[in-house]
Amino acid sequence: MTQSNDAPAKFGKGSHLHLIDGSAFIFRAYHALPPLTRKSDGTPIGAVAGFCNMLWKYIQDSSGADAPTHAAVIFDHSSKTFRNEIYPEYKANRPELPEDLRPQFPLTREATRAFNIACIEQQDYEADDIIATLACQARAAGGTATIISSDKDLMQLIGDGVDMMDPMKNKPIGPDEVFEKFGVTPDKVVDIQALAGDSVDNVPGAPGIGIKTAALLINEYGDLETLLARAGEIKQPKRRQVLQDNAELIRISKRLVQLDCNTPVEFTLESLEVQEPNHEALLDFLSRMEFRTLTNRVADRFGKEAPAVTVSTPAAVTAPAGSVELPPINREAYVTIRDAATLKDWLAEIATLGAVAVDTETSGLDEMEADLVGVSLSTGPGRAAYLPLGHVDGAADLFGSGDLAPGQMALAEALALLKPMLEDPATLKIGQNVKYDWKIFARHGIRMTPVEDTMLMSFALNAGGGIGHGMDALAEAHLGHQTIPIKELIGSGKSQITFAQVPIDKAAPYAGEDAEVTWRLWHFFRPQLGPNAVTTAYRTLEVPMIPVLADMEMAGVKVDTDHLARMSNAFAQKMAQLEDEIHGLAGEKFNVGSPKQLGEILFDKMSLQGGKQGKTGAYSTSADVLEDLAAEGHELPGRVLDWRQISKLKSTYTDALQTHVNKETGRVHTSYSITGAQTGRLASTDPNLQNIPVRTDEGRRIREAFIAPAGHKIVSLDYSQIELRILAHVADIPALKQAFRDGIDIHAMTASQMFGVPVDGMDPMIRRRAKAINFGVIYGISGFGLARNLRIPRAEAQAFIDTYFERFPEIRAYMDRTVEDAKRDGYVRTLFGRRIMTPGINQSGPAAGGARRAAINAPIQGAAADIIRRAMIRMPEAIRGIPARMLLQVHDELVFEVEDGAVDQLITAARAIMENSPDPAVKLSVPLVVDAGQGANWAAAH
DNA sequence: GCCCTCACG
DNA sequence: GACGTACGTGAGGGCT
Repeated sequence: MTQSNDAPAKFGKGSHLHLIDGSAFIFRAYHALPPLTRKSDGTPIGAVAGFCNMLWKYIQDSSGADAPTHAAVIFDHSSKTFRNEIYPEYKANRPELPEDLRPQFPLTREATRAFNIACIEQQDYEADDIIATLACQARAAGGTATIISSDKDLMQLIGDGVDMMDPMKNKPIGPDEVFEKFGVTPDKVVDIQALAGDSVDNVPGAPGIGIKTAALLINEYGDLETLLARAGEIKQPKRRQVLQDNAELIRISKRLVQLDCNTPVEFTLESLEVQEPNHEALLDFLSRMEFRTLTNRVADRFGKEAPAVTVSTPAAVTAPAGSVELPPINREAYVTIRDAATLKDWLAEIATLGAVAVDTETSGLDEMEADLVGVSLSTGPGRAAYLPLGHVDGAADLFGSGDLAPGQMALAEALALLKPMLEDPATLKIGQNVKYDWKIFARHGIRMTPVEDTMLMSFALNAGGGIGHGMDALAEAHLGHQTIPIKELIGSGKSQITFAQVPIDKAAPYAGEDAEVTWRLWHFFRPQLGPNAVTTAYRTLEVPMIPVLADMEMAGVKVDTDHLARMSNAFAQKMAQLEDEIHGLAGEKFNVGSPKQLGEILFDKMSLQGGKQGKTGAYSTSADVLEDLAAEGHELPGRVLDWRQISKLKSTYTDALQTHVNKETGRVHTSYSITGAQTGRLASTDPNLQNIPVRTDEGRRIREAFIAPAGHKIVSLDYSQIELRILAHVADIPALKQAFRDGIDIHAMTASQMFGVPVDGMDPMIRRRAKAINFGVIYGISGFGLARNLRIPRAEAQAFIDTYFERFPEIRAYMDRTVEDAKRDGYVRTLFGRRIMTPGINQSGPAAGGARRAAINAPIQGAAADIIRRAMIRMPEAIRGIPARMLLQVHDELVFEVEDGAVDQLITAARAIMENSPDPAVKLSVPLVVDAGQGANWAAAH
């Protein structure tokens, strides 16, 4: 048999394979080092630094006679494996990944490739099984394998041709070491582990039996099956009983610890041949990570000049730094991908780079209904491609055939090629508003990870900063670039077409531009996160919301359309009746829904008191005004108020909600905007499910239409007084904090302190006033505003406020401090480090008032938003295994759909997450309290 | 496309 | 003494 020089040497006798346990390296590195961050942008980098050091040390140590001919670093890919099917609790007690570790995973893959060592991971398989499989294959081929790890779970593999090496102690692990640890030979290790269990991986084992006892038993009976078969012979009654009672659990445990030598691996041993690192690529990577010492050390070793490790200086958020050095965008340069070979070329390049900007084009804006029409990719300035998938044939479409245009890859084939890249933990997917694309891909069975989002970067840097976070605005502001308006392709209004009908040659420049602009924005924003100290906020409060919200939105909520339709009908009748009455009282017919006409009727024709308002010169007919008129004894305004309430309920809710029911799912799917509110609150659109009525009885009936399917309940959990609790904490108000700790009625306490009356038997009116002040203070209260709210004289309101600040002087101090901070810095921050810009705070005159109040409110409202975000991010993991889904968020409330039998379990788990949400980032000096309710519908759950 | 009004926290 | 007047949102209907 001959071999060409190009082909790698056959793996066989004399070949020596090193298998490096990459995940163990990462965790060791992470815990061994302080939480380092990259200077230029604040990216957490400690684990990567440790990982690179260990890898470099390993390479230095493993030269010489027993140097490997082949090597690979193996990583865990996902937490769910076949073992979870055998035993759902497997590894279920693992603590959550530290927030600053996960983002380092892709970089460790990149590092491995930079060292030119094969980097292996496979969906649904643990690293240990891949290691076992490769070790078995190496042995079978006549070669040998060394496992670089100290993980006891791998010790079962030691034997002829397979040994282990502890990378930290730099010391071999052989049968003697194994015997020392387990008291048996390596081939019996699984039996020991099956009996003794493992609290780290949550392998149950036999209760009360540890390694010592297990070794005793196995050495006596030979192996596990014999032991179990002859358990009756055991003399100690307790031990005998345990083995007999738990035989099945022990067998399950054995299947959990036994590694699988038959993992279907997608490569050959030959492909793992050791390669000399590409000096330049490695040095480039190390210097980009800003590892000074290691860069110098490696350069020294290679006999090269170390590249400068430069730490870029902070750039102003609005300075178009990225656009200066990059060539202008050329839309005509883009590639159109029409076949698998071209796509594969792009995927290969993307794998090398480890990052790609991705954008999807769809036939509409509703991610739950729109079809995927194309995907664009960009790997850098001037490098973008458009992959058309669902464009229809223009000519054929005239006849409504919907035939696909020629020259497009089959959707299934393209997605099958894209999926591994989109799910590859080592490839960063960069998008603008990634949640949209995430959902489109999710509908095709792809869960895109890891992701970066330029919209969220913009929000982390510049929330409240006056410019939006949409791509067009960002391109304009930061790149000085005008994007093609979508109108130019699809038109607008009646003659608007869908993107599927746009010819491919017109679509490609547009789509490619979106991807390239996204890439450039990423390039622009990324180095600014660190210097502006928003990396943590971006990585812990923004990006992780993407999959959580996407899953909630895709789940949707079940709505009883019959109930809504009946209400609509009843409302229509009632409105008609009220209209008749109103027309009768007015003496003429007019459009009750027109404020203009109503104003003329009230103030001109009927000559009621109430002035003009606003620049438009129109009369105000707001509820306030009408209520005052009604209180004076006029009948018509009261009727109009009734009519308005019903009209609102009908048009905005009972009618509109029905039209939002998805045809396929039969449910209503809202869309949450992560950047919608500058304080960090979410905003819900299409439809807005955050303003479903609740304050009036009539309105609350609309919540009855939000139902759980058969066998399920709606469960609602909401934070009690969260903003006031945050105020008590941040303003450090002892009286308020104590009241919350004691769990007493906070408004009554406030009233008692202000007016010197006891809480017991308090006049409800007094409490109401205190409540209004408590809320008002959060918003930057004024005497005028409170007077209007409570309908009391302005002087009286001002007196209340004065008393309040006298009694709680810390609040005034907090407000002053916050405004000062905002004036000095141009922004304020929440407890969790989210930054909210405060433009206009240094203005003078009335305009400054609004900016001041917004600055005072933002840290409070923002911290509350952060707290519920943290809870939502942790929720999927916390309720895994409970038959429940998180469906809705309403600022301080989370709504779930739960199987009947699991309601209490869900409430316990979700409440714990919500009440402890600030941990460990912030230790609140007041308790958080979460109230829970359940029922067949949302009204009942409240 | 703006304004008014009103639904929510 | 006047200004404007509680924070944050989204949606529907009227009107230009």
